[in-house]
Amino acid sequence: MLELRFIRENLSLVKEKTERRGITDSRIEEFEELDKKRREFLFEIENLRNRRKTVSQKIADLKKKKEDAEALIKEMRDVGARVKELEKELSANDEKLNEIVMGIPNLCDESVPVGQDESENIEVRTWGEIPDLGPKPKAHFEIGAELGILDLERAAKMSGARFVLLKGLGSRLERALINFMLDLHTQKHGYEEVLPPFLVNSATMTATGQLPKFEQDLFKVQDWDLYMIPTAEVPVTNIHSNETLAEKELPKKYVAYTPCFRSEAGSHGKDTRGIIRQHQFDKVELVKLCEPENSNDELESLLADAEEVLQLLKLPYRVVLLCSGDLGFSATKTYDIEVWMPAQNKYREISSCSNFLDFQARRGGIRYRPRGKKKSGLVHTLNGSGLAVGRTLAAILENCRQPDGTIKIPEVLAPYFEKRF
RNA sequence: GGAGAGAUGACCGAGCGGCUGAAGGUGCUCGCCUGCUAAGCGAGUGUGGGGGUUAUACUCCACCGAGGGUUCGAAUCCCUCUCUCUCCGCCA
Repeated sequence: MLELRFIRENLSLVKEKTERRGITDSRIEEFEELDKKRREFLFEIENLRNRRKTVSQKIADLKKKKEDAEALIKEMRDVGARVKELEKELSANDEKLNEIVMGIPNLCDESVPVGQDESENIEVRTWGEIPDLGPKPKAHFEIGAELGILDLERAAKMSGARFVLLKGLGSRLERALINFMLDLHTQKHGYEEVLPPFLVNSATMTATGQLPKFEQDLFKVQDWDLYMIPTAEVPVTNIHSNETLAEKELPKKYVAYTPCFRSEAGSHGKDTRGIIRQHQFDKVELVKLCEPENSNDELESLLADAEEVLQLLKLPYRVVLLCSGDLGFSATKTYDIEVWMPAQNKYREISSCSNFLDFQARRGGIRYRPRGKKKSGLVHTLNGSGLAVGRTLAAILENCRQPDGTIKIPEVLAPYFEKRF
């Protein structure tokens, strides 16, 4: 959410930047009208309340002196009624205003290229060698079926499309990847591991921006104010919601493994084969809360932390900078890491690293106290996948397949396959 | 699910319906002092919003878990909800 005052004072900028994202129905004109009305209501209400307060004081004094205060009390009765009326009108007005403000996306960073969709994203760099796997590399779902470690049919039987049953070494590999990623980020990159709830309430979803606009993307628990998390970003960013952190505590760096649940409404027909797009998938997520002046640098180091996972796994990838039209609602700037998928002969997203500035912090009330300053300020929040585990598994199956049909597991994973018992 | 207790500022913790945005303490910031990583003294220290200012200053309103209600007036009384704790039941 942007600050009300900021929107009011920068109407054309907000409008222009929103349009850069390809959003034309931001209802900025309506904002102006509702915001003006809001302040008129406030002015009148506050004046009346001020009068009520002073007169009530007078009534108290009169009563203390045992004098008659009936006339004043009668007058205040009317004032109170009028205030109540106006408050009702104000809150109706606020509701409409809020709906608009909550629907305005974050402003994109000046370094973000203007573009319509992912075709206009900019490649920042590539890493690794694309393996030579012959003319027609096998797809991960073929390989998985062949090895008996990936069973989509039985998952469909239980749950429907877009679910997978991992078996044997498949599930073992998934678990190894999760542990490898968590170990790397905690032990080498200094993140604190957390294991958050997988169901969260609507206030939490609102803070990070999934609600109110994107409810159709979420799975909701019937009759409860609970949603299944689409990413660990949601609970982890909210760990410190409505708290004021000390400056010396920053930056807060968290890493969390969670399953993620997405309805994938609107992506019918996309990635229908395999495990690239699932209703449930595992992800290791990196989340940072930091001081505003550092968030740009923190984004770069977050990206580097995520990239290192692929480097250690020796999987070829590239980094792209998302253009304005492809940028998520709450983000000001996003880098995607895309891993090479041989069967598709292209790079596919495996991580998304974003800076949200104070957009989420304002919604969630995440503050910090700057050293030597009286007023607390909003932190900046960032997050990125480190990495999407299912897609990593798919990438390993496709990239590391040997001519004899076996998979050569990346060396760094060896410790996770040791015999323990 | 049943019975009871509670929810106050960054934290702890007071608070007869009016003089409480809220005592006291801790922490933090600034200053002073002190021959030494401490102690002492003084001052300051919530959030949001409106008006005002180039920006300060200043000023007004709201907020004591959330939402309603009673009242001229609510942190204080009433109702509903949420959460926490204790006991019982159930349960991985």
